[in-house]
Amino acid sequence: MLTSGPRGTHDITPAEVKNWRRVEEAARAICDLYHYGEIRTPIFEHTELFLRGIGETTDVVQKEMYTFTDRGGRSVTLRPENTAAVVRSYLEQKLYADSQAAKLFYIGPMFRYDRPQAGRLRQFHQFGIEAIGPAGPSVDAEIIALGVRFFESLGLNDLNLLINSVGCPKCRPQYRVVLQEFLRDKKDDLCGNCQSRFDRNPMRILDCKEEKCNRLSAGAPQMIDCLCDECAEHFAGLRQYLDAVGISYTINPRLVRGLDYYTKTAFEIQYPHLGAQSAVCGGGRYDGLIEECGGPSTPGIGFAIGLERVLLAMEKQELLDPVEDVMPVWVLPIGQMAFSSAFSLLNRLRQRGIPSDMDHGGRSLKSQMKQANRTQARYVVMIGEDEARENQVTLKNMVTGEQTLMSADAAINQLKQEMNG
RNA sequence: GUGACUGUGGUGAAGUGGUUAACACGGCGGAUUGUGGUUCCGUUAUGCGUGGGUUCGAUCCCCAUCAGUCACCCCA
Repeated sequence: MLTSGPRGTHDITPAEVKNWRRVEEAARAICDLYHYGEIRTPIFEHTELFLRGIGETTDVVQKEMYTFTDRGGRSVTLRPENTAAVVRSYLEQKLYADSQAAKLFYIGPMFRYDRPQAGRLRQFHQFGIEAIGPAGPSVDAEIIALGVRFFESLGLNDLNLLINSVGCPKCRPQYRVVLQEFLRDKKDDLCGNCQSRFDRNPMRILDCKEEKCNRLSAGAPQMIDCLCDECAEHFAGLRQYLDAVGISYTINPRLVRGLDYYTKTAFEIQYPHLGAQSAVCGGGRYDGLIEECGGPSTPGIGFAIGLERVLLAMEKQELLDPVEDVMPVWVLPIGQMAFSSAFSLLNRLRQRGIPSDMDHGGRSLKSQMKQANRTQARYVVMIGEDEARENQVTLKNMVTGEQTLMSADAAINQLKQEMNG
């Protein structure tokens, strides 16, 4: 059957595209305001980039990537996220040469082979930003503020901002040991998943949703209490700057990110009415990533927002716009003889920049009127045989119902004026 | 990747192992000659996700497959 797309993909129809555009325009507007420039990178990259960037042990890399060998025998992967690719581009294009900080944003499709459900697709779309270069906590606050203000600009509320610090290569390994010590004698009682996490990534045990794991890890030492001086200072700075810009947050010591590159600041914005897929924005600092990708040691921070989930949240809050936004002028030929006159009038309207349309199916005047009415046309231009001969038209105002016979030129001018007014 | 539920026209849906698959909305056509939004009339699935099987016969039973939904997992 050719009547369904691959699993987990979705067609965005004209009616939906209107709302997508609104969201994308809001994203671009907020990025202009915060002085972030758009970057467009390829949809596929060398597989190696994601292995190194995201981390070979992460679920995303281990079981969710669309990886294939191209005809040249190279392994390439449809991007599952875009931070690694932006970093690669930053290095390849030497974007650091332009200024001290590369402040970038992107909007586009990402691919993860996952079991689809509401708010989780195999091809989905993210709006994300990255600030590469600056190290201080005020940038963290700026990034978070941009995200929060983005949601506000769409009219969304009820969002929760969670922040945490996941430490750095100086303090995290020590914390790991401390945590493992704490959990060692409880290990056998943890869920199977967490038992395998014990060695691989013990911090995720704190994030487990199993009740028994929660109980067992209840008194566990928190990363946030074991930060080195630098990380602790950074985290304190972040909180201070968030307070300064009036953004409220909750510190969640158990918040962990699933990608290996995160350091220090980690944050998430949740929309609680979305079921299990409630994270609508996730991000953090990645001070080791640029170096991992072969560049000079450079700090960076960013976030990604799932656009499908944003649209879902907007739908929940009835923020989606159902109305037709373009209201074309309709040109109605009456009878076969008038058709070509009508067709050239339509062309003239369009050349003057007036959105307009006509029926090509040879339908009756009545059904053409209905069609015009349905698209909420404010004006209709009728041309019958008599009008065509005299180079005249009947201009009808669909709101008031009044109509006047006038020259084609006069009608075009009036419509042009109406449009500007 | 695991578990569960679901799958009838453009939409919401009713329905039965056996002639023509309710109803509503929408779409299309019409209600005297060149006019919309109300009303009225007509029409609108040779088809019940797809492919097999059971049966004299299946949309309704069985299997597989595909897709969707929910939870897990993961994450945006």
